Amino acid sequence: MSLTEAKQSPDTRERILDAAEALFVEHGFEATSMRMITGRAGVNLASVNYHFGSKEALIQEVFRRRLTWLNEARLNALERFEQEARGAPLKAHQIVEAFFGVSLRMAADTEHGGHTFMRLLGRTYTEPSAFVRQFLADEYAAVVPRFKQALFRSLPDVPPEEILWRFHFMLGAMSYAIAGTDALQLVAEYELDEKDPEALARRLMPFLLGGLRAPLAGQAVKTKEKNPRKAA
Amino acid sequence: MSLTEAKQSPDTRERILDAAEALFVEHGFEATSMRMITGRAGVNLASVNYHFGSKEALIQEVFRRRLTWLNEARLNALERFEQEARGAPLKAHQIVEAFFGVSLRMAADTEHGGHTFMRLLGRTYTEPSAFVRQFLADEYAAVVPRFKQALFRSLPDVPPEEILWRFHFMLGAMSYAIAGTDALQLVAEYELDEKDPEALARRLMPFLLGGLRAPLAGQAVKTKEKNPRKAA
DNA sequence: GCTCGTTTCAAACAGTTGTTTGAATGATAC
DNA sequence: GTATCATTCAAACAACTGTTTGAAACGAGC
Repeated sequence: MSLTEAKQSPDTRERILDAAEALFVEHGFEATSMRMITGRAGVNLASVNYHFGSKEALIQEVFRRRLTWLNEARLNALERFEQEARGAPLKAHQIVEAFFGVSLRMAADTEHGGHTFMRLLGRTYTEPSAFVRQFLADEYAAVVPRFKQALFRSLPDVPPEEILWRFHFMLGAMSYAIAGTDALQLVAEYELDEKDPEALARRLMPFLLGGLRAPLAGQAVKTKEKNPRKAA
Repeated sequence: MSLTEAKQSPDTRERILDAAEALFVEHGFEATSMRMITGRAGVNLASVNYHFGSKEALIQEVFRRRLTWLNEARLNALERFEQEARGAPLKAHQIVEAFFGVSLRMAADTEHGGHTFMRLLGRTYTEPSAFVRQFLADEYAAVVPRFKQALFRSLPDVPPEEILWRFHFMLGAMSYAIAGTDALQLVAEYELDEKDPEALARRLMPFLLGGLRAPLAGQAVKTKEKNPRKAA
């Protein structure tokens, strides 16, 4: 009955995961070599393969250790709202809060690596590599249908596919806001004095809700001016 | 006076650029090797270094050949609206149309590679590598200030930094919508029968405008319930 | 014919990649 | 002490990376 079970190794596993997480954000998966990771973690090169098996498995574990918790938190928030509602459809802003609010709060945590991880996660939604996509799909399999359902009930007058697309757009706005590097120097002059991570949530949430509740497009018109006669 | 100037080489330059563009979208910069590119293009390995100098220079040229045109189109659209307005501030939807509408129209072009390129561009906004970020900043240097200015004039009651953040959010929603892989299988069941690229613009534009014009957050309140007494 | 500048080609370059190996080290149980 | 386990370590592995080289092939101009 060896009780050496919870602590398999002193902390080299965690040190590897932390180093890998930070380096993945900084350089991406491919550009981050095992030697960079082990060097930063201060462990031997072979220990990654010993503890995780392969680089691919390491990447998955970097996500798994935080994503599981995040998705549980999102589901808990949703269920709390549903209990309060006693069977009535939720308000749209509650659903948005349960999914994106929880995410933004994790992104605001700069102490325990939550911010680093959310930057990584946001970028990963556009990750081309197949195994990462598959892994994400599995991790979200229990979450996405629940939120879909809640949104359909909340907005019965909006076509379901329109709701899903807007959820998609919201996810993009958030991911980009967290992971984006402001490559265009758009808000460059402001984000310096806006290091407060809470500020992002205050700014983003109204935007998301405004987009979600925007009036449906009138099918045609509006962008139909093919030959723009110059008003001179 | 040799007139062999416009057509330096038959078409291997273009073939390399096309192959690189497609492979970068598929696998990313780092994961795409020169041998993959030259293999797909059907040219010799050394021809990339001969025509472009280095892989880094090739990446820049992949962007430059389309981004210059795109940004000119965006500026032209903006200037056309400004001429029509005769000095009056533009409508917000016109500015959004000039920037994002033009982009979405390029993304809708599946014939000449516009779609492929926009997917690549969207992903690149979150690209970590420094030289790509610097390159993007330079390419957009002439465009971003003009659109900033137009938005400030159009929405005089909204604080400038709020406008910029929302422009940032809009850029994220669009980039992700174009580049995103729907890793969460969110709209998976719908996007199959929605291959029509025009549909994306019809769905996205109202979302962007709804977000841009959303009411400002009331500074505090609303998300202030730290201890959620369960309504039982 | 020859020549000149451009482009293509196969081969090799040195360096890095992820992974494996087998011995060394450590700690625990008997 | 010895035996047994998990962990660490330096070294090496083959495969792949971007780049360079020098000769070959090409296409005009004369």
